[in-house]
Amino acid sequence: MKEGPDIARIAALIGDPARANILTALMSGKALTASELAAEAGVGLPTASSHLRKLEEGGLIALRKSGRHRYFTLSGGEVARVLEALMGLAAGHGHVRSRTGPKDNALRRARVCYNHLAGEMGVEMYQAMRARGFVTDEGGTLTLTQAGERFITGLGVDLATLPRSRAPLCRECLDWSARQSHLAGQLGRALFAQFIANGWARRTEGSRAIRFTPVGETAFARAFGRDGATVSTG
Amino acid sequence: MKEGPDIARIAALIGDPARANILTALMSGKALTASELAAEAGVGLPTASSHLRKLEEGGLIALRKSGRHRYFTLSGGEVARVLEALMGLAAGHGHVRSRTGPKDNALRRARVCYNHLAGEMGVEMYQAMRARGFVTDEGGTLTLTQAGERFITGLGVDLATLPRSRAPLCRECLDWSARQSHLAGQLGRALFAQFIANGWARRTEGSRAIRFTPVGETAFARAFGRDGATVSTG
DNA sequence: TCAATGCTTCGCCCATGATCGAAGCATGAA
DNA sequence: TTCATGCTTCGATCATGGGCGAAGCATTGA
Repeated sequence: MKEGPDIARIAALIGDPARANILTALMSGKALTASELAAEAGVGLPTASSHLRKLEEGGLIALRKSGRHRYFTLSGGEVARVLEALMGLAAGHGHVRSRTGPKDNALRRARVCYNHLAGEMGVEMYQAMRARGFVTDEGGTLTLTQAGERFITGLGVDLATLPRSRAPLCRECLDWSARQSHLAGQLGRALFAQFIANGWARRTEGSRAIRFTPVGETAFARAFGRDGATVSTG
Repeated sequence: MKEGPDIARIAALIGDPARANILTALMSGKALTASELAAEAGVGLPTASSHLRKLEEGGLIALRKSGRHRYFTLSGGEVARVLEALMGLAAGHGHVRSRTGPKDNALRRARVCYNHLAGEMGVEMYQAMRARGFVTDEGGTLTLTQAGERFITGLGVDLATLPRSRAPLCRECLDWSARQSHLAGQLGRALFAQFIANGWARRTEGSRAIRFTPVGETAFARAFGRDGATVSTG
């Protein structure tokens, strides 16, 4: 009967284990080469090449040539959001995934979601910003308030440097592990970049997990912790 | 490298055309039998039976036996939301789907999304309710305000009859055609049921499309139209 | 020009799984 | 009991497509 868009095409693209691994690796937001993705996916180079062509033709990933390297990224935030949503389904229904190793715990705590902070800490941050009125929801679109502007400026983010594109400044993204929304969009991206720049957090090589430094933990708690709001001046 | 949940398993389930058709048919929110779903999917009964078993084992659909019939439904709203998100990806990236027939237009205008109203009219309704302060976003969870309670009571919805379950009363669901959120959750479901009960709208047989009656169009516009807010008392 | 690197294309093998006809097994009706 | 309906299971077929080795092409560097 075929009503609506052809979801089977897209789902089948994501449905191959090798391709799912490739997409998951690209959720780190980094541009990766074909060889790196082959290693991530656990397949040979010819196989990965074939998969990458299909993913590109399907519009899920984008390609940027640079010399004799070819860098691949997710084609946009919408793809990342669908992948997170799928992870939510897989984590929930999927027979309580084998054994949740220590790596999984790190992922649940803090990880990159395409280009912004996700996991418990991402959710905490978003909720704190909502609770303190830094971000409000105006009839369906998230907006950064003046108080919010002052706040993130205090964290060292320069709003003026953000590209004034049509991409929304703030955006919600549903977290697969916490099952609540965290902050995506340009602001989410800028804040995460700032955490890295400030030395609050570091990416983990070859993983989406984010390790916060002791200094970063403290600073994050002061900025976004439950107590933070009341204690800050105390 | 296998980080996070096993999305390939879920995506592969959705990725078969026959299964995708089955899931799409179940987006109507109605419980359908194996034979009906076989017809929807365009495959034989044994094939459909096999698919249904896989979908159920994968946790995407639920089964309710009744006499010698076996009724299938989506296993929950989360599955519906993932399907809608996939439709968004497929509609956007997918080479501008063949020809958007008249049926597609009807779907874009108004359709069922599992159990609530989606499409342009769904988005209009949600935005009107947000704009008038009937529904607000309190730190990440949608809440029905007192004004909102009065409003929907005026439409004939009896809040007291809604099951007091842990399922959220209000919830956003991203619309694949309009690319904006519409109202899901118990409230979305109740409102849609009320439209049907009031005779404002009718389901289209064998389709997710919703046909509003002339009376319904007028009533809907008065209740949720842009002018409605200012004109209502005029 | 020659070599090295990065990736793609080709050809082949092979496993998975989608499909259906026929038979089997329930449930309900006569 | 006997038949009809609704669905599942079995068995066999067959197409799709994932996988890799080898060869080919492009870019860079010497």
